[in-house]
Amino acid sequence: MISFNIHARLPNGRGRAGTITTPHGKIETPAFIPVATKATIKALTPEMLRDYVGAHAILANTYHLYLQPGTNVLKKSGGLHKFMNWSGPTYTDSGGFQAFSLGAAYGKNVSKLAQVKEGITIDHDEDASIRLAQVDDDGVTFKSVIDGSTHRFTPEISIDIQHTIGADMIFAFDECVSPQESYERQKTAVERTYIWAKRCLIHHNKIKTQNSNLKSPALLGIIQGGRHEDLRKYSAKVIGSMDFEGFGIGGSFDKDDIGTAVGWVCDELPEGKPRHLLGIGDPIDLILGIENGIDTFDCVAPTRIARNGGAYIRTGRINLLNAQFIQDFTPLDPECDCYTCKNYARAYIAHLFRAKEMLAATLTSIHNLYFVVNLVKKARQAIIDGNYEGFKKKHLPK
RNA sequence: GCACGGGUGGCAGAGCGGUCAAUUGCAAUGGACUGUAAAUCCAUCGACCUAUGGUCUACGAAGGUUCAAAUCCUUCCCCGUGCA
Repeated sequence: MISFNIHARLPNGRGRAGTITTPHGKIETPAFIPVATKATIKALTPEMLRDYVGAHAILANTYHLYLQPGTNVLKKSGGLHKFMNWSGPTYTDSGGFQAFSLGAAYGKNVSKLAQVKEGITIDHDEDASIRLAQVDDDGVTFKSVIDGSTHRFTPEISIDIQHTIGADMIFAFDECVSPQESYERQKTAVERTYIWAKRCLIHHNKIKTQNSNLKSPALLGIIQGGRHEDLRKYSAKVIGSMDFEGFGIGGSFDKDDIGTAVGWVCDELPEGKPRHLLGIGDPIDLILGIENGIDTFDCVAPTRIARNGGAYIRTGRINLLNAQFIQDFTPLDPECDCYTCKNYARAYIAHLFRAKEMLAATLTSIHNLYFVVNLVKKARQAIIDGNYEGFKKKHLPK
């Protein structure tokens, strides 16, 4: 069970500031939710996440935790919170995204973000057998990324596993397809996601009835539809009318137009339930999402980019492995007051990266997460203060 | 002093007559990364140019053999090991 209250809105009627209340505390929205796929924010302890980053909540992944350590361990541990020593709110993603990342996107350089100019054609590979995920109308057959063993996910199985993992908010099992797929294929994914959403909801309610004494997670439905306005609106309308406690917006986008697509969806969704934009976290995309009605975001980009030497700065991003930082004794971002920026210089972190020291990933992850978490917090405050345009003018990258 | 072994691009280390401006790894330089297959991946890495091609300089040094040499021969200079 969660509840959601809206405190303030942008003049455009879409953006809002609110609070999600969960059994493990509140999330002040808009909020950026760091990703802990395998029940850990890579390179950080939960204390760092709470005290240095100031994150409200984390998001873990059903597919990965099911494979390792397995639901049995999660169950015996007392659930995700106890297992990973994170006392704040949690989400689990359903595993639906892995149907894409391990399926059509596997072994290719395909992102779910498309540049519209680069012709939208997909090469349906002759040899689909190399994929680690195959989707059909009933579910997804995965090969384990760990040992290659075969596993089957259906909407019901995903919901079962997510109940066992025990996050506060869980997502319906959906199908995410490549932005390069045809309109027809996108449409199939929308229909499949709709049918699966119904199955998820039925199964979720069945479990709730059986375990009425236990606190149950909140189930969030997922909207698909890719870059297509009619599909997005249709998906939002049908999913939005169902008895979910909140919604996730998934699927692929046109990089140049995320805000527009998000707006199509949010206009169709019920006002009083939180909306989560799945897997989006570039600073500029966060701003576009917020003003188009998004309440929460998750994204691996801040931590992954950090581990690979990239640090966000107000004007964009720097690559600490560039030669120019070897003797740069200024903070990562001179305007940032995170733990890393208060205590360490670019030259030191550049040295750590070149020396392949683990602390490089830790310090840079703290900074990048702080950067996006606080960007969104500032947006929230600006919405409340009625000064959003001023915020945007100051913080829009480039 | 004698006998072996060896000196290859920033480093390590392949190549042992033509397909070698030279395998590979590391380092270096730049790029990518959006619900984590990811502390990963990609590109470049002798110089110059009228650049999907061409010219020049290069494999310790200097000569030589050959149509052709990093690759064979001679001398020299270094390094390692063994014997005096």
